[in-house]
Amino acid sequence: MRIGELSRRSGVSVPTIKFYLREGLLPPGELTSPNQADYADGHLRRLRLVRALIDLAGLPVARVKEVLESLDAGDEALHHRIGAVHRALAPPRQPAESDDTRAEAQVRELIEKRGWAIEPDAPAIATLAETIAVLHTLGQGDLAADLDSYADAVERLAEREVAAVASRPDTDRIAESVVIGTILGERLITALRLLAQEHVSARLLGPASGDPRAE
Amino acid sequence: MRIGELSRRSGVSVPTIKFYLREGLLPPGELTSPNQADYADGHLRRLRLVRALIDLAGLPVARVKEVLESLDAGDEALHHRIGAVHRALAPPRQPAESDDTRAEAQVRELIEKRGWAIEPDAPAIATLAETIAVLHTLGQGDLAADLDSYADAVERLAEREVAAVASRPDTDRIAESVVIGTILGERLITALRLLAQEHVSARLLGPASGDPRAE
DNA sequence: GCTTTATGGGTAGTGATACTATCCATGAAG
DNA sequence: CTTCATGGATAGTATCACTACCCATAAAGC
Repeated sequence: MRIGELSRRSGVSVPTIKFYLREGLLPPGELTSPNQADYADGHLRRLRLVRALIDLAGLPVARVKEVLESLDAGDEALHHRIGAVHRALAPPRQPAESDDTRAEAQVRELIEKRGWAIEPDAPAIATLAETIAVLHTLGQGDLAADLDSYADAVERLAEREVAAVASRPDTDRIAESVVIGTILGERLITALRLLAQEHVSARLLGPASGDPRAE
Repeated sequence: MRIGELSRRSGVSVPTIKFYLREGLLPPGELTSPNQADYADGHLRRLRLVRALIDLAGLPVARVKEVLESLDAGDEALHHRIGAVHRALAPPRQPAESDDTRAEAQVRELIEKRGWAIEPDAPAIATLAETIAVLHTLGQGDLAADLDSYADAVERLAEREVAAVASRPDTDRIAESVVIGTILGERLITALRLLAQEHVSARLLGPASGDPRAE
């Protein structure tokens, strides 16, 4: 397959594919002559992954590159690769603020209580602590009060997700599934959560069911 | 409070506050003379909300403005305001693709089966359908196979969240809590989910517990 | 009163990001 | 053997979120 077909099948324009090649988001095709290259199905799959990361996850190109590099570090043990993927997918952090210390203690307490085996420097710990701290700053600390019920919910989901991902035929596919599952799973959960919120709020707060403040 | 104090208390530079004022993200202060204005605590709260939306939710300034406008449309019924907030917070959509039709049917079936009362044009429906379609395109359709378990999880969370939010003293605060809860709740769930995934994957795939492919 | 600093309001400029356009020599297709 | 596509490179563009600078005036400190 040459670049034109790759473009047609992926829906990405030829100049943009060239741009991704230059940026290292896509490995070069196999040269069959000095100015002719051949692209395989793997290129198409990789290109679709790049678009998903950029369009759906909103990752900047530079972060996409990091994620892909973590995907291609094939020599490490599986759970290390998953950790690398998680680290690459973590949202950018600004330096911790004062409130974060309290919140971080709360997070570590939760991890301990649930018996979760987490590396102490997992980036999600800082993200979580920062989020809780900001909730308090915004006067919405009660929303973070029962982390436990959130943890219950995501632990059940994680069981299913990891089991599904572990059924992939090789570690490359597992790592790829972790990226896709993390990113698109988040979007899926977010959209479902909005729907559930709309349903529940229609029931509790809607006009037909006795909003204590309305009517 | 004048702009300098607002800047110090929020951590946002004076030029940036001026920029937000120009862009309409922040209502103008009350003029006490032709070139002197007074800002209240509400400005500070609003400014912190703006920063949370930009920094944590990654919303572009123009979308933040829409969200704030949906917040300030105070005359509508509560559940309409919540719907407006959800619409403003929905991720941008590209025109639907062919695969989306199948996925959208799956979503509507789920909604029907669970008896959710959702407006048929809720933006989360399209987001969800698109996400499922992309999962299939990327060869990870199995991750979206049991939407039901995801729906179980988020429905439980939504019950708690809506109940917490409904306890706010007035509808303005409720609408504000919906924004913050939607955005920061997502971040909180995402971070917790990563931690849970790390825990489960360490157990199922880690080196000490018999990864079927390693050792 | 008088100097220094801060303020409101405006316009113009900047740096980063993600492409897009154009060019060229060469190869493939009809 | 003409026309179009390709690989490779360099330069340009649109958008976004600020940031710098300017001015006349007001507030704060002496």
